[in-house]
Amino acid sequence: MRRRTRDDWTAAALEALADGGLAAVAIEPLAARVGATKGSAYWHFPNREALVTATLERWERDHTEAVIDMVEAEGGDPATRLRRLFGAVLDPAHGPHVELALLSTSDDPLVAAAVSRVNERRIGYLARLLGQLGFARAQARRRAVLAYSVYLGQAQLMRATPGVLPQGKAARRAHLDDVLTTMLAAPV
Amino acid sequence: MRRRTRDDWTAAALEALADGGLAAVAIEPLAARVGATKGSAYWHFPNREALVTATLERWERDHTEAVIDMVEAEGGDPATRLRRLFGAVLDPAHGPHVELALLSTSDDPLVAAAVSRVNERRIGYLARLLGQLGFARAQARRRAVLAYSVYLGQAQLMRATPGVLPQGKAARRAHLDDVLTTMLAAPV
DNA sequence: TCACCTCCATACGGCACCGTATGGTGCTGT
DNA sequence: ACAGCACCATACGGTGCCGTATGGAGGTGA
Repeated sequence: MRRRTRDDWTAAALEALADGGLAAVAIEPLAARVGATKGSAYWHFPNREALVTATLERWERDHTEAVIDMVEAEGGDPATRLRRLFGAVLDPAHGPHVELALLSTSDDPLVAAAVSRVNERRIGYLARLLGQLGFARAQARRRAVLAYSVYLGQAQLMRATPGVLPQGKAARRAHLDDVLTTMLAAPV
Repeated sequence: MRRRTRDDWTAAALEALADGGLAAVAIEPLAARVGATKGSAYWHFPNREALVTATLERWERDHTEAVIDMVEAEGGDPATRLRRLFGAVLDPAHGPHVELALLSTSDDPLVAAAVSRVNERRIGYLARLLGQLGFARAQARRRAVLAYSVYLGQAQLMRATPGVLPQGKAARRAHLDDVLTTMLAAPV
């Protein structure tokens, strides 16, 4: 790979973001990572902020719309989709969670905006699924927030203290079952 | 305040940690914050790492044991305690959540260790409460992980996108009711 | 083949933070 | 009142990252 493209840089930035936080999206370390020098980076991007912005846009595309599209594409009734969704995103193989690195750095205005858009999008999608399952409008919204909170919290635990989460295949399945039946429990 | 004590520094560090992440726990900015110079900091602590360690220890004391003690002290049956616990920690006034700043930086070994201890402690306490409510051992543990995930996720949302959470007093109460009945729903 | 444009390496100045060295100030005991 | 110590300010060198300037290498069209 003699020459780098813009996407090469955002790809490397996403990796760095996942396991080093926003601070790790730094031109000079990234340059070393991709086997180039700053000269290349400052050719494709005017400054660090532009690289961060482009990386966040890429994350929004790849990690939100892609997942929703996948769940929708395979069809099935809403309950099946919900199970597939949670089965996918709660899976340890779901990879290093970029959102964790971001939600923490949400004091940064660029990050805050991107995170807000993604959160709204996901919760809205969950609320829609729950509405199709018979929950009233306000109730569906509450459960969507709750379900999304479960996802976020679980993601944090997966990274920080994986030991507290169920380990074996059977245990994970029992856990997923419990999560779903809990989230779908009838209201008061 | 002419002279500073060790606790003055960890207090300032906790504040900085809450709204700037671990990176904000930096000697020189903190010195400006407390109205002193680096000289003072490096007298009380051999280096930055020692300050970070002391700050994390203080956080473990103040933000874990204190909350559990408060919940236990006021008595009541397990269900009441659980409600009081969630009512407290899900309250927006619960303050800037240090854990969010930490869970993100959990690649740092010091932080990872502290966070793991706190997570285990809290989940263990939740599992105990749930056990007293009649859940079988494994089931109680699953629900404890789930409940703690809800807390973590909710805390993230509160910071990142407060708009998605219920706003009014009544709405917040309805949300809390729903969270509790959901978490306590009978298993399959 | 030669001019040109794209992409990049190298070298530089600047800033923020770390950690050290050293001297100074005010309290404390005697 | 003076010695000694606890506490702190000041000044310095070192490091990692940002952003700029500039020249050079390799492909492309006439």
